[in-house]
Amino acid sequence: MTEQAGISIQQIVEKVWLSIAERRLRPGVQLKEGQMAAIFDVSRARIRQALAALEREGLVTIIPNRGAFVCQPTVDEARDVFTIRRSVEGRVVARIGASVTKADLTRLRSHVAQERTANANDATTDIIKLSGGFHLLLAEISGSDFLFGMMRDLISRTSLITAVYRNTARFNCGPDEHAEIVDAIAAGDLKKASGLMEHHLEHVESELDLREVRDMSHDLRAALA
Amino acid sequence: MTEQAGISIQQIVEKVWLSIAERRLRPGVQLKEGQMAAIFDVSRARIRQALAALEREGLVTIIPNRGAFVCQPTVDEARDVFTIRRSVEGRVVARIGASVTKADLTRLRSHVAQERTANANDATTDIIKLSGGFHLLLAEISGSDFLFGMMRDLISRTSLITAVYRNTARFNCGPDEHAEIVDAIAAGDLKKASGLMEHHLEHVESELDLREVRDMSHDLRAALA
DNA sequence: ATATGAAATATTGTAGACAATTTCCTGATG
DNA sequence: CATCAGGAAATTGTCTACAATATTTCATAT
Repeated sequence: MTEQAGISIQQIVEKVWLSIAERRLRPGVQLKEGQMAAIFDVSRARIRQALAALEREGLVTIIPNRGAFVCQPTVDEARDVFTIRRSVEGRVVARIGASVTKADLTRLRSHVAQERTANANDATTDIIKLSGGFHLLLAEISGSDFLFGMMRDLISRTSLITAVYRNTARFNCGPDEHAEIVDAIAAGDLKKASGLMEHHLEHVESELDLREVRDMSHDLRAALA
Repeated sequence: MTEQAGISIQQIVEKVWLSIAERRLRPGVQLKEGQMAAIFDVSRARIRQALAALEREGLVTIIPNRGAFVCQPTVDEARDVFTIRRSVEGRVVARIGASVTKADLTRLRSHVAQERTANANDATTDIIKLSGGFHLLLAEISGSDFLFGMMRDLISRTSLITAVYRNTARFNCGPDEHAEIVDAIAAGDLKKASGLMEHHLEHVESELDLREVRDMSHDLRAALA
């Protein structure tokens, strides 16, 4: 069969993504094909495809004849990602406002509810998945495959950035701000929804420590001083 | 060796991209692996990687167990692409203004000069490559790998959209407007450069025929009426 | 003792073969 | 005559083996 007892490529990608988001896989670490093939008990061919997918999501860098490494996003790149997210998600909200159904609102409210329970239970893994999933759900509802794909990319990169530059112990992207956005959309107040989204993203960005160099050598010198 | 007499994946991707941009490959056409492997005289494994790359650039859709097909972007998706391009390229110009060198300006002017000669000679292939290349060069100069990758994606999609919805015989993205943008950047006038870029993109979009359905069945009925 | 270089090891890149699925064609039946 | 079932051909998905490249290790010479 197509998936003979082995896990699918998508599942491998998600497992690696989660490991990175949970900081179990540090930036710069090499993801060796043979090693991963042994861990997931599949052939290297499938691992290669999973790594290629992770590369297009901006989570790993593949250097020819060298291998795949977990990305180390720079501060500037982090700021770029948030800048573009503000544009793209603004477009998403604008598109949703035009044609939102009752079923869409139900899905959104249900998602926010899931986020609340995950937060209450301190279920870290669920919190990470769901907080990104909310934004992805909005993109899906917008009905544009292009915007959905773009958001998928941006969410992945944001996860990595968050894993690297987060300084607070608690996870951001809290459900309350999500709930407010849903309410604004439900009320048909596009301008408000757009403003709330922008504010939300600025809030998330502000919780990161984006003050210049986190260079290895710099840290070493600081440690030895 | 790694490339034993065979062409690289990147070269395959570029050839396919060019075929699509030149309308030799129509939307909806299936790109069969065996067929392509025979054409380029490489193994299917390399073709598969090329197709995966084309998928992430938004040029083909891969349906599991079915194959790869040239995408058929909708009118809405086309508008989304241009909307996002305006945001991303605005960010690119902003980043460039901060730290543009004399060498950068030389490269830009050289590129525009190449565009002019290609236009003068009616070298269609070169015109297509160079007109997208200008925007890509700007992204490269901005120094952000993230923005560069995003622009690469957007340019590919724009090429497909142009191939599908262009109604004028002549290619858009003329070198004159590019030259103006370079001049504004050289003068350090960020606001003007940003405005020119926005105007340029609106101009390109306006030259497309984005008036609703280009459905096959619709065309058939119209033809039989 | 350190630096250089060459062999050994490990890892990635590619190709070809096999398995599974889908599609298309043929033929039987209501 | 249309429709649906069955089988053959074609196409995609996956695995294993081999070739090329990079890294490490160890010996040797300065």
